[in-house]
Amino acid sequence: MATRRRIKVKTGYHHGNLRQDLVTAALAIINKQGPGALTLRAVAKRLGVSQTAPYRHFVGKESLLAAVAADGFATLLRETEETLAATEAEPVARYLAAAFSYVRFALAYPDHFRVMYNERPPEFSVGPVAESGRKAFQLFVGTIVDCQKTGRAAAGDPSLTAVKAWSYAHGLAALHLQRLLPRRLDDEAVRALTREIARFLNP
Amino acid sequence: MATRRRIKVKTGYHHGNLRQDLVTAALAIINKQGPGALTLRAVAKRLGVSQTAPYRHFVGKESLLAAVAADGFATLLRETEETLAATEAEPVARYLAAAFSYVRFALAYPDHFRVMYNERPPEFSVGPVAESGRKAFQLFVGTIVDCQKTGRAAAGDPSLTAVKAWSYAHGLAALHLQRLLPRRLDDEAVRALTREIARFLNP
DNA sequence: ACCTGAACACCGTTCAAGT
DNA sequence: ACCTGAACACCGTTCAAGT
Repeated sequence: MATRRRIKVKTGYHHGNLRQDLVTAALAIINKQGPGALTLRAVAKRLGVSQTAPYRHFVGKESLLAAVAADGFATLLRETEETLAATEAEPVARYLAAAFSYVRFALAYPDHFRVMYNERPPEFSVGPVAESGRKAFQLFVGTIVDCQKTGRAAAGDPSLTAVKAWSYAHGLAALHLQRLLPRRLDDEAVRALTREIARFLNP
Repeated sequence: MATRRRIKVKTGYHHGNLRQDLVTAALAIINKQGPGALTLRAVAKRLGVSQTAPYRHFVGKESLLAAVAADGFATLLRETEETLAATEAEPVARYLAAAFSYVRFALAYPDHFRVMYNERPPEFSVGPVAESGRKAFQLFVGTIVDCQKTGRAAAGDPSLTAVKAWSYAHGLAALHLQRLLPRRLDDEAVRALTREIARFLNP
């Protein structure tokens, strides 16, 4: 989080911040050569570092992927916060803005999104990896509570409404990313589909 | 599709229907040891067959996974057809029944579902692998058309309504399967959430 | 036709050794 | 502390050879 000032740029070894570079290089490989090409050795080679260097920063390949996922969840949380900070006070607008953030994140960071949600070990869902994701979810629940307070949403468990809206947004993003939706949807179509999420505020 | 009668049960070699056994064994390994343990060699060993035997039936590992996915889509289509055949004529009930079939399939065949949708090469989405899936989608669109004809659904592009409902059902199933939903949901809760899908019939 | 063993290039991971 | 090369067990895939 804190942008640590790098005092020693070169240590006499190869890197000053190998850990973050490994995450970035992993994403670059996934993006350019597909997830199947992601090997620890390829990541190391891309950084001009020996094949065992990554083990100084990660316990193994799965641990590197967990870092990629955590990076994604942190970005999702940050963008949701920024979007909410820039949105007017009207609760329904804030609820929609938070939902838009989720879909926009998925489309803007498809590689992160896939690592976060596709075929990952269960630890991803429970452990600290998705901690930022849970915070973003709570932010979303908060907008629903505000809608209820001002009578813009029906009473009831707000987190249940959040689950419904999240399911819709997640399914839309996931299917779109996998090119499974019948027609190719342009940005406006995705925006229109996302707007449907307002349905869940009222029964 | 046609249940071919097996004339020669044993060929003097090891198997009579190795192809289907390979698909079944792959699913068993994914189920018992996780997707990371799925190797062609492990599949072969489980069937008491040499490590190169699978190449007589599949061009490679990816091809075996494609067969698993195709098997899943075929099951999804079959169960959707059977459900619709067993459902009354009222269009909204049929629309809901088709949506239920999708979620029920995901929960009943989680390993199939993951292979079908998680981190698979793009060919899965476009090629013949998902052909049965597209047919199931068309069945679903048909129930929406029937709702429109009888005034139970608003006019408009029925496949757009289908995309919305599918997104919701898919997101719900995917998040639930990954244990990402806040509370553990029992069957009744999932059923209640799935029922929300009726929302998409009317604007 | 269908199956086999040996071989190749590659991978994740470990470990003793370097600075 | 951080990095390295060599080594181990394993994997996908190829190929010449068996019946």
